[in-house]
Amino acid sequence: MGEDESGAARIGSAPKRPNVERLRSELDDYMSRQQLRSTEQRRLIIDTFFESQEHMTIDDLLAVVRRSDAKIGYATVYRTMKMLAAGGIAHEHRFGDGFTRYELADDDAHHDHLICEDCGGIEEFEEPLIEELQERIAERYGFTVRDHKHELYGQCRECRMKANAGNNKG
Amino acid sequence: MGEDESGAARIGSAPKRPNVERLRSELDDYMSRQQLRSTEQRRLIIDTFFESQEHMTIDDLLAVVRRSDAKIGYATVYRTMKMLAAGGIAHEHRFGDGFTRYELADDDAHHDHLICEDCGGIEEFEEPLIEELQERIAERYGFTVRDHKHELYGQCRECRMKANAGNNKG
DNA sequence: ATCGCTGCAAATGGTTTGCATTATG
DNA sequence: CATAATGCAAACCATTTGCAGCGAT
Repeated sequence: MGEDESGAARIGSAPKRPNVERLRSELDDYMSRQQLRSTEQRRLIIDTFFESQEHMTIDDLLAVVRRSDAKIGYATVYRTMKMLAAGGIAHEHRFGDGFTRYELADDDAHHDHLICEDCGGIEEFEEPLIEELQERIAERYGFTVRDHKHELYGQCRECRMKANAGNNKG
Repeated sequence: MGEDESGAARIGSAPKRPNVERLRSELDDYMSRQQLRSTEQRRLIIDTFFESQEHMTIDDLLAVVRRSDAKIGYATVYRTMKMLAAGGIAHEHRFGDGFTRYELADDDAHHDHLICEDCGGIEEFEEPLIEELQERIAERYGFTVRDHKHELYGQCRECRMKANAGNNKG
């Protein structure tokens, strides 16, 4: 699978693009159901989030958003992202660097993460067989899985190559 | 759902007890190598940790430790556990409830975790096949795995039974 | 006698919250 | 208009750190 690297030296190609339109309408439903208001700030933050590459931190989002509206506050971004998480539109991740990161909730194509400890890059992977084994283990324990977290921490291809190049030229 | 499982060896078996003696001597080595001093407080904290059931928080440890020495401070427990982690004697876990938990570093028998969101209970599981698949995925991405995290969040058997009992008698 | 360790209190830092103000439905 | 949302600053809270005195080597 996915031998296609396209040479692009960046990490972060998703297995599939989430169904943005579906998520948009789920969000609309959620907001009207909960009587949440659509403000200029929220629209801006949400659009930014939907258009951005995945795994944005609050600071990432705030930086982008402030290019359009310089006086948006931290709290508004925090609250908006919490709202998206509560509505099932975004997933929160804590990858261990102290920041909460957000990604679109792509329920149809669940994926897990490879986190490079050198460059901070995040790649995604899918492995249905693991999910299946996981489910079997849970059953064995009488455990009902509601959510799971599977993360591999280490060194990505580029960082390894960089490290090797450095060693060789020494 | 059934709980009977034929097949597949001992997926659900409880992991073996870490080799405490080996860890003790590794710790001794580490401390003398790093010229770390063996104080009364450290001895108490370390003994408590080695004897305790796994996944203790700082507060858990402090509570126990203070029964023997009421004036031990938070900072000392934090620092001692950091030392154990740095020396490879303990592993730190962040299961999402805001507290760091510690367990003995049992390198021979790696295990992952089932976390009950209702009662906070933590069970352990081993599944070598998952580890293997994981490694294959990493290879596919040119990724070098240094560490990983595999956690299932949900409801444990007891909590499910409790919940069902409650529903039935209503 | 060094120099690491302890305990306290103060600092850190990402996140949350109280409140007066603004703006949506 | 009622009331939800904003922005600021203060509060939170687990964890870390500075420092003066203590104690291990």
